[in-house]
Amino acid sequence: MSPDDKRTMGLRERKKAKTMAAVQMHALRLFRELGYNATTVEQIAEAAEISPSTFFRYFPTKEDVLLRDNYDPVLVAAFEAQPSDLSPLQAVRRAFVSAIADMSADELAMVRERDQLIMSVPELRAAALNNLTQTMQLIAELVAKRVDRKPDDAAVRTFAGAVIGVNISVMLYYAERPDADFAGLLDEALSKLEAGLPL
Amino acid sequence: MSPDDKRTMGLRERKKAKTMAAVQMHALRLFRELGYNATTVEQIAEAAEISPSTFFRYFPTKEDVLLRDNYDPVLVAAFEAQPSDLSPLQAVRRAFVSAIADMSADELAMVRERDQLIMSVPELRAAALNNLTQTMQLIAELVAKRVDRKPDDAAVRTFAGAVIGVNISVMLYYAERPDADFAGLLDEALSKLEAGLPL
DNA sequence: TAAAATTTGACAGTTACTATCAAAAGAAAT
DNA sequence: ATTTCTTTTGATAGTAACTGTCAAATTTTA
Repeated sequence: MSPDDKRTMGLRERKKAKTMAAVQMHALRLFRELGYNATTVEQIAEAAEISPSTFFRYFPTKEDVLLRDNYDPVLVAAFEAQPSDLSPLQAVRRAFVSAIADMSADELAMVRERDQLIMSVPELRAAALNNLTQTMQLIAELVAKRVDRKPDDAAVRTFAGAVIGVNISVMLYYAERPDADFAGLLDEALSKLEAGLPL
Repeated sequence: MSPDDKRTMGLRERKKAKTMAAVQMHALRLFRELGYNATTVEQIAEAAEISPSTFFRYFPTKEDVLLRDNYDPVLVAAFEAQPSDLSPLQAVRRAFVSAIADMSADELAMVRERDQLIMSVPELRAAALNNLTQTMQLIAELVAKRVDRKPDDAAVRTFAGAVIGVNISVMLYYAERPDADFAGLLDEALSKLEAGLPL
């Protein structure tokens, strides 16, 4: 997100990071003002003062400018920080919740706005769900390591699928209640999964 | 799929059903022969002897020609046919399995080919996952009715999310092992969910 | 058979995205 | 500081998915 250390990056890389952030910022603003579909890549490029060609060098698709994020490493860190006496499900649950708890209010507001926009625009929602399959794979790998199994073990895969499915259901619900507490909803949902999906 | 009863439909509707089936058939064939992205709508239209404009009247997007199906009513019927002494999860599990068991060998082969194609093409996969959110909602409604709760009840939503998530994980796995038995994989996965996701 | 309603195809246009290539900018070497 | 090398950028041209419009063709109804 931020142009990081000025020492470890050359001018070139710093400029790239700045451009990328600027493009994302203007894109989000335009999406908010005009709507996602009504905003053209050309408009975003003009606002960010780059050419359309350059836009597609930074983001392979228009969707990407909104969907690209770096929460995976955050999730990994949070998961691996969980004490080993927790069950895998407890560990996942606390990892999600603590990762969210560590966010600033600004960041959280951003997440909310993004989630609402993504879930309300079919193309964005589809692409976001597709990305979640990667997160599913990631969870499978993390859990596999923790319980010393293979990521393609049936139990591990099923576990990851259930967790991501619950996540999806929470995201969909949350997107329509702007006032709800995301971490709370997710925690509640995962606790129900832990309890064996009581009905 | 089939042009149904000739009595209950006028000539117009029968023709439409036939055209639609023809378009889907040619599309699937071309996708198989040339690949999804390398096949243009124009080619599909030409093969099915309609104009491109007409193609888009039948299918709002190119993805739709492959993704549109009518399994929802099948699932509903299968679910509602389950004895009421089963737990919701058992009922869902048996509903899925019996719906698949009722398919002909041809139909099953079709499902397999479709699944492989869909899961291997990002755009298709994304759209398919997006469609699954509707199935998730459907499951929530079915289960809600069964246990006499609201579809937006937290426990119900979480249940539906987990079921769909498990489904997704099975579809992804299945797409890469053409020889596996879909019903078997799904049954195994849902049984693990029933058993509380043991690891 | 005539009139009304629906479906179709032709056409023109928009926009996301790709490929290519020369110019501009930054990094490295002298 | 100047030159050389490498990377980034923008201009241009093109493809293909989709949208809107309208007149012609087809089916239904009277």
